[in-house]
Amino acid sequence: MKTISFSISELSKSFDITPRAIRFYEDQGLLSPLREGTRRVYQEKDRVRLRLILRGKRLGFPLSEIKEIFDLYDNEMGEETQLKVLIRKIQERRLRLEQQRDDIEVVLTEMLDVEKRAKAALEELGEA
Amino acid sequence: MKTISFSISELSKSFDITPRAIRFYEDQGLLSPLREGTRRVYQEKDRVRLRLILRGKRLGFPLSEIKEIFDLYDNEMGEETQLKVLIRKIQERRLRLEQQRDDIEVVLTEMLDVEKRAKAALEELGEA
DNA sequence: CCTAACGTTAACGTTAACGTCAATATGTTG
DNA sequence: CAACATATTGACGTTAACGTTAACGTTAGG
Repeated sequence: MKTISFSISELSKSFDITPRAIRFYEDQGLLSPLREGTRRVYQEKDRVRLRLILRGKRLGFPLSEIKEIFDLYDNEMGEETQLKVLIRKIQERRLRLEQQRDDIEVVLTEMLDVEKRAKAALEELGEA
Repeated sequence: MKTISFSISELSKSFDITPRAIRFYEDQGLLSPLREGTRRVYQEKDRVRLRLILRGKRLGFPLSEIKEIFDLYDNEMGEETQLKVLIRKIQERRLRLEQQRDDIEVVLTEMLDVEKRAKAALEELGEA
């Protein structure tokens, strides 16, 4: 079974972030790559993780919350309380995301309107 | 014409933020309330602004960008370069918002799935 | 008039998410 | 082998968005 692996700089380039950022995510417990001696070696699953981290960030989640989510996923969810916690947290986040989605719709609509008017104004200048 | 006005604490309570935050937004040039002597007096249009600020924040925009947008709106858009700048900035932001919207859809779908499985697992525990 | 409650500015403190730099190790290429 | 690229771990610096505290003014009620 061939396992493709990457150096930190390869990974950083392919996601267009700095190595420093990647090491920082590791410090915060969001990544745990293998080591070859002292060097970090990343595999596909690390890429997946990183992709999730960046998506979380784009959505405005602090790293601490992204970690919480990872921890919940990782916790072979078995016990009842664990499950209830998971469900509650998911619902919290879902509400926030739905709020964001609504915000986006409002703003996109407004922007479309402004854009139209701006283009129209530009047209007028062209004719005048 | 009756003009309703609010104190800083009234405003802060109705938006569930601190007075400090409101003053900070003013420092950053996002609000400019009237004054009665030294006291800040807010009106409906300030409420509208504040609502926009908070929405921008929820979408992850830094205050500096929110100010940029306000400045563009305020700039009686007339000149050609101004208009072009406005259109370009709007398009940039639109792309980011559309990216966010897609992110949200992905995450919401994933979350729905995890939530289902968690609830199912919880059910099983109840029966067993 | 005295006290609360609310307001003001100024200034320093805090947290998150890295950036930047130094000192050092390892690997590889001409 | 020397030089250069790439890696490592600290450690300190930076920015955004407020929090917190200090020191002080102003207004309403008893």
